[in-house]
Amino acid sequence: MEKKLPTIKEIANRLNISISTVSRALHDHPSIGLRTKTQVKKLAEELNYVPNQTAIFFKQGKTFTIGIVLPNLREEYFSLAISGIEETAFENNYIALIGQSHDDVEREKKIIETMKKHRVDGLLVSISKETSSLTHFEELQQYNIPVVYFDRVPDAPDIHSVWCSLYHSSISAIDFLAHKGHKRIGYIQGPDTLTIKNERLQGYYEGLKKNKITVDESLIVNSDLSTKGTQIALEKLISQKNRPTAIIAFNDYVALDAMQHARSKKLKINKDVCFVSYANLPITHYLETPPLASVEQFPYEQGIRATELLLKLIEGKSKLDSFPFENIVLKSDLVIH
Amino acid sequence: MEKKLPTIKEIANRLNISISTVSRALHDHPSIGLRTKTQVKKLAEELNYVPNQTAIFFKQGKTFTIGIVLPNLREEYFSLAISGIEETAFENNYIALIGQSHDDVEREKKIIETMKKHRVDGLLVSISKETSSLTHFEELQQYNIPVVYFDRVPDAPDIHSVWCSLYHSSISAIDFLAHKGHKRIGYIQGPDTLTIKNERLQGYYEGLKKNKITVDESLIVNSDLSTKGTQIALEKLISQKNRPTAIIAFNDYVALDAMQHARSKKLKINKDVCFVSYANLPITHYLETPPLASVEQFPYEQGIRATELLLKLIEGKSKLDSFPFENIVLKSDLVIH
DNA sequence: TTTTGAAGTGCAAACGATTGTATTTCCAGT
DNA sequence: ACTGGAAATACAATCGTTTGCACTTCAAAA
Repeated sequence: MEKKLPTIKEIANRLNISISTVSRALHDHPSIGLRTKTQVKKLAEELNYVPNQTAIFFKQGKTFTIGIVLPNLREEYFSLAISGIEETAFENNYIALIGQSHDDVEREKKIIETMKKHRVDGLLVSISKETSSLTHFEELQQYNIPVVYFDRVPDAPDIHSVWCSLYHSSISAIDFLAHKGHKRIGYIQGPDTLTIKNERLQGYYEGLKKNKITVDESLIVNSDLSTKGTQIALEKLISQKNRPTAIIAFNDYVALDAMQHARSKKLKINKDVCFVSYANLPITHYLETPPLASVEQFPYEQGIRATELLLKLIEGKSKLDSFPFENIVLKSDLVIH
Repeated sequence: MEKKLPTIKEIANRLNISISTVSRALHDHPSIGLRTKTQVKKLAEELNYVPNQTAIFFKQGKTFTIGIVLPNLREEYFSLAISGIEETAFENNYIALIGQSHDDVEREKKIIETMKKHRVDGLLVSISKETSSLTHFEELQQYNIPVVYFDRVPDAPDIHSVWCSLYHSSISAIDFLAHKGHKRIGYIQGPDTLTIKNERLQGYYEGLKKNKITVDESLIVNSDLSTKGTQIALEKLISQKNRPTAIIAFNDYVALDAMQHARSKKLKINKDVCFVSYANLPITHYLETPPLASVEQFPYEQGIRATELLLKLIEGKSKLDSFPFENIVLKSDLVIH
């Protein structure tokens, strides 16, 4: 049953020439005679010969594989990013391995371990909510595996990263709402570990200041991003005597959960209470009453840029001086719906 | 710069013992003395030794890698499937390579070629819209790479597959609508190549028959699944003098596009015209007026089952008699919203 | 005829690990 | 003290390919 696959050796035997000649013939090495070359190629074709890449990977110490580690494949946001990664990788003859951390550090570590075993040439990482230490990533240096963080980028020096800055769009969001006359603007935050550099909040403060609205800390609430958590957060906002007329949500999912809950509390969306959120996912376009605006974070483009950077690092690996740390920051964009 | 990674040989040299002893020590081979074993393990730990999997893959002719080929990572439906695949694979110490065909056969072929080169142990495939011939998949047999098709399964004999049957749910959908008093029920179909076995349509006919509703072919229209295509399809339905009071859509995306377009035509969703669709994607739960019902196709479970089947085939590869072709058919479920 | 050098091939090592088959060690039984 | 044999370790082949170097041809130049 187990038929053996044709090898270079088989070709050599059949033609009564040496293995090295076959190898060189297949690679169009100049020192091979035309006759031999055509003979070899013909037989290779006939036998349906395909070089054993695992042997080549092994010998060359390169696998043309990059690993993607991210929290979750189900979130549209990440799907878009992966899509960009896969496409860019594939165009450059690399292929992508995937692993979901499910926001669990232990799992993240196991995935890294597996990727290391598989000798990926490089790694693209969006860290889990729980990741506080980067040691499991730093160990990769020892294996000469470059890492580029994207989107959920750790707040650390000496890393390569690609992410989307939210500061200015956050201000724009407040501008947008303020121009519509809103004075009480609530903000539903995400978990602390994710609020890297906390640009959303900083933009929120700055935006209020710019529009001469005094900050009311009771309008800033937290959600753990679960539906339940968001409902509780929303509750805190709308139960106030002087409740906010507009709410900025950590992301579209939070906005959706919040809106649904607000509806169930008999509030008219975008009338009694307006929403603005982050991510600008395609799904929101299908809503009857979508958030008034959403901050586009370009996950697809982030995926592409991150992959391009990673490939650059990989191809330059052998260079004596390593590349300087590169941090690509994309500008986000407030999209009015 | 390029520091060399520790190998088994390095350990052997340092301890002045042979390579094979080191290898066996690390594998807890019984014939290795306790002293040597602990010594070896200690040094391995110290040196941060990690076996070079590429060497092992090569030697063993096995990569513990499975390939996933599907049209598109961005569709939530496929994200869910991949999620199930990745999890199941990872639990079994396999890792997943991904490739998107973008519904283009040429690209599909290139991906297969690349996966073949990478010597994946097996392949999970959801075919592209355009795929009519399976030759590029059949060639994989020569390389002993089993293929399991999932979700978008080709209509061919002698394949392994996992998919979700829609026939009975389609009847249920009509039952559901008929009980609500609907007599004129439209149906927006997908492209022909995708309507494998065309269970949706067969169920539609059967459901109508069962509920003693006469078929009106003008109520059956086609969409190429694009927003535009769906709008045109919907137009054909609602422009009729005696327009349908309910519409069954090929999938949730089609339903969403159709609903949005219907709204723009001043039709009240689920009042003037009701919708029922397929897929039951999480996004529909966030709609103010979701389709009245949607057929759950369990993509996540399909991913799991397909992976389990594939792993069974992989592990049984060496067996002399190959496994009989297995076709796992899951039952879909009409979920009322 | 001998020399020379390019063109064409072959040999063998290397990549890192596994594994069947020696070979050594060393203690117990005689 | 000698031997049998188990326990522990070493040797070497192997997986498929690439590649530096050595070797053979053979025709043209001397």
